[in-house]
Amino acid sequence: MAHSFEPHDHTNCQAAVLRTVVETCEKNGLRLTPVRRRVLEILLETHQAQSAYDILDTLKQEGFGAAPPVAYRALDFLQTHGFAHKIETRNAYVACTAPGEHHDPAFLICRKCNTVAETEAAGHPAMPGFVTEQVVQEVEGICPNCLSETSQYL
Amino acid sequence: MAHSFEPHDHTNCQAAVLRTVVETCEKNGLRLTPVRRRVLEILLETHQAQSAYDILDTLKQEGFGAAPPVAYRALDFLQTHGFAHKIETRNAYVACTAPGEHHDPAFLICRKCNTVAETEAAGHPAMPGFVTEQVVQEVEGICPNCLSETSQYL
DNA sequence: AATAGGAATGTTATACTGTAACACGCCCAG
DNA sequence: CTGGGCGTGTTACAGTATAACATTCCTATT
Repeated sequence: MAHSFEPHDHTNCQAAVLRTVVETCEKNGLRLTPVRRRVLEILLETHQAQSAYDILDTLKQEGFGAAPPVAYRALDFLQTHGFAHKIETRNAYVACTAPGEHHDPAFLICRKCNTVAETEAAGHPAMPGFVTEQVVQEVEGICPNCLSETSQYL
Repeated sequence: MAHSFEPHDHTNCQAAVLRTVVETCEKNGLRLTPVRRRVLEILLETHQAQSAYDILDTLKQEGFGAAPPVAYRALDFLQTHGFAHKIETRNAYVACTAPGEHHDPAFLICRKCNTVAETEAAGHPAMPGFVTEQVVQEVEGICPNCLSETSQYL
C-alpha cells in the first residue's frame, strides 16, 4: 500500500478505503448512514487533517445539519470503529488509510504541506505495572516531497 | 529519580526541579519572572495535568493578570525551554520532571487518578526520507497504584 | 543619569474546539 | 400497532487558544 507521501492514484485510494469500510459495516451490522458516509468521503478527499468545523462547513452546504454535534457525532462513529483518527496535535481528523489492519496507528505529519501519513506504531513507552490502553504517537517534521523542493526545509 | 507513580517525598521533588530550573535560567540568561515562576510552581504542586484555565484561576486570585494570555504566555516560555510539557490528549500541562535531561519526552497517563508520569521516548515512528522534528508520545491506561486498589481496573 | 529599544505584562475582543440536553423522526421487535 | 432504541437536528453553552494593542519594566547603551 502506498503511503500518503508517495505519488499514488488517489481516486483509487479513496475508493479502496471506502469499499473496505462499507464491507466492514455490512459485515458487522454497523449503520454507515448518509452523514457518516459523507464525512468519511470528505476526509478521504485529502491526506491533510481537517478540523471538525471545516467538515461541518461542507456538510452544511450540502443540506445536512448545520450544528457542531452533527460533525462530531459522525466523527465519533468513524473513530470508534477505526475508520478515522484524530490528530491530537492539530485537533483535526483524517480517514484511516488501512481500516481493519492495525491497532496502534502512528502519524507522520509534514509541517509544510500538512500531509499526514499513517503508519503502525512500533512499540510504545511503558513502565512496570502500568497497563496500557491507548497509545498516541504523532511525529511532526518535513516530508520527502517538501524536503526535495528548492525552498529547502524552512 | 522516582517517577510520578512511586511514593516519593513530593516536597523535595518540587524543590529539586525548581532549583534546577532556576539554575538553568541563570546559566542561560533566561528570565524566570514572577508569573513564569509561579506557573511552574503551580504545575509542580501535582503530577496531574492542569488546564491553562485552572492555572489562570490561581493566578487571578494571587493578583496576577486575569486574562488567558497571561497563563498561555508563561506556559509558552516554560515549554520552549523544556520546563513544562503539554499533554496533547488532555489539553493540559505538566511540569517537566527531568529538566535538561532528555529530548523526546513520553507520557504515561492514568485515566483513573489522572497522574502523569514522564519517561523518555524509546524510538519513534519513522519513514524513509521524512525528517523528524518533534515527537509526541502519550499512553493512556491504568497506573500501578490504581490497579492495586480493590475497585480494580474499571 | 538619560534614554531608546526590546521584552514582558496586561487588557479587550474574538476565534476555534467540543459537549450537554432536549425534540423529533425512523425503524423494527414485541 | 406501539414502544423503545437509535440517529439526526437544534439551541445553548463550556472549554481552549490567539490576535492586537497599550503599558510597564529592563537593560544596554550613551
